[in-house]
Amino acid sequence: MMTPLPKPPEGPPGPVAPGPAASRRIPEATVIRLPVYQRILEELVRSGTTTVSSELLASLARVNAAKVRKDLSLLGSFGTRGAGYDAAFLVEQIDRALGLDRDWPVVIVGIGNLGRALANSQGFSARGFRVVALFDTDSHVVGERVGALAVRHLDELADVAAQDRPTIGVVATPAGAAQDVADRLVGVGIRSLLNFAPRVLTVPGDVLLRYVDLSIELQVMSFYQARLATSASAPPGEATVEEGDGGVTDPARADMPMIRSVGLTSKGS
Amino acid sequence: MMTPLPKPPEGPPGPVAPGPAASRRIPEATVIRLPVYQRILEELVRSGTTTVSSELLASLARVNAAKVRKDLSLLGSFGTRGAGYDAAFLVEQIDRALGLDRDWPVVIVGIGNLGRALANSQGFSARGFRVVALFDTDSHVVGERVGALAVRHLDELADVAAQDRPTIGVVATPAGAAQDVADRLVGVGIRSLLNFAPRVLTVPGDVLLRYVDLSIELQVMSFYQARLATSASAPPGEATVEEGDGGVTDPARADMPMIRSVGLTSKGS
DNA sequence: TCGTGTGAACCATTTCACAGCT
DNA sequence: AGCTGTGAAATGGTTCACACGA
Repeated sequence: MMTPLPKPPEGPPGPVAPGPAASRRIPEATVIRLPVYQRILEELVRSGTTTVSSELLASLARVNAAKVRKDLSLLGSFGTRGAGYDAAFLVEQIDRALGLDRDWPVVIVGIGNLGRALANSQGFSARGFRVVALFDTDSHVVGERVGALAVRHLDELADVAAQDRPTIGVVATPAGAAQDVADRLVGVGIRSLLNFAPRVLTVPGDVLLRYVDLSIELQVMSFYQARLATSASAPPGEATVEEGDGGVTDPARADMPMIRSVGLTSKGS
Repeated sequence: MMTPLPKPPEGPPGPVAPGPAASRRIPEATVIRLPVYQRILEELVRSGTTTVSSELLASLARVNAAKVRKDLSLLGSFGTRGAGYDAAFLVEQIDRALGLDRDWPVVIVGIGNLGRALANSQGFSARGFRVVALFDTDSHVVGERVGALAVRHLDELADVAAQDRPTIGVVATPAGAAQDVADRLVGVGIRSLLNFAPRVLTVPGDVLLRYVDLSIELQVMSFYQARLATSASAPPGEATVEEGDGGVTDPARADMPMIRSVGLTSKGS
């Protein structure tokens, strides 16, 4: 794996032209995979790779190579036939497609362990996202420094909203506080909420709401593990594993279904 | 919402019979939604609800009611025509389907903020899962108590493996340590890994590997937010919103596509 | 009458297979 | 010769619509 790669092709136009991209309709399934490709590409770039083939990217992402090509071709024709894709350029293009070439000020409410983890996480402070404020209501926490920011009291939310115009609010509070926090965030004009609290929230119809459940993957894992355990002793019917052709040639064969996680978006009350 | 409901129907057989369930083939998409229903049902049960209709459950999960019925019917015929489903009973059945009626000992490696959050999280210590050990290599952290457990040094992994036979290993370390930790976990016989570290891992073919990326949802949110922002000023072509029929009657209409997150399962090297 | 359970129609996504560029 | 980009076929998932049972 990670073979020496050929020459990096000369990319399209100049820098990030405001141009033609961001146009085609990108299917949901693709949108979900783009961040996955992103992460892999970033790692490849960091490790010095300049050119990637759909085959390599696919095997690292554990998907079919044709899928990778189709996904990427939705963003434009960025590959070089016969050679592959320029990794760094691809990262840039995916950034654009995901809207990560803009600035999304984020506030995080609930600075417990999870809130801190999020505040310090790569993904939350990297390209596109900028954590502008951390809030809590616990007086033991308010005032504390986390990374470069001091935790503020949630009552200051309105000030921050007026100042920094955050577009995304992250709810990382205990379940009991989540709805109230969501109401406050919506109250100051934030129209995108990412909820980590284990609670179903109600928001106005024009608010984009997404949930992240840290244990869903664990539960999905339990499901497949249970199937394996069961089918191990009882062959009748064969449960999960598909008709493996035995050949290890194609790394993208369907071993165990590939699972997304989490979910339910919301818009209504 | 949440109207007074009729009488709870008398459930099937006795207690959790080893019986007939766990048989039908459950599609991946359904497996992902089951934990979502679970959480909602648990909340409903806690708030005193005894019976739920597919309609109510669907609107809380923001999916189509037919989908809920189809999903649930895959587990068996648990509903009562004309009445709905017994909420508590459903929770039990979904538990069974997900394999949460068994015991899955879990170890968490990397007791930073994320590891602590996971160790303390509902989902990780509730039904099915049992965190049996926390590991780190930082001498400042080793020995510290987190919840009911003391953090142990990763070198003690083999002892714990022999003693508690953990089936799931959670990697919550920094990216740089992730591969080594994964190797160690696999080395002591753990065949299911849940990786929170931002790093693509390589494991033997018979190991079930799943990734959770806390920022994927954020990125997906960025995508839709960007589309909204763009299409707000430029009507040509209309970007994301489907042909809304205007009627607010059906709560499950497709406003903004519903997104899962995260991803890529793995099995190979 | 109401709400489940489910065949059948519909729609989205995946995969194949190959033409076309480098 | 190699690898992308993409129609077309195959698959899988969703939604409809209605028969059936409580």
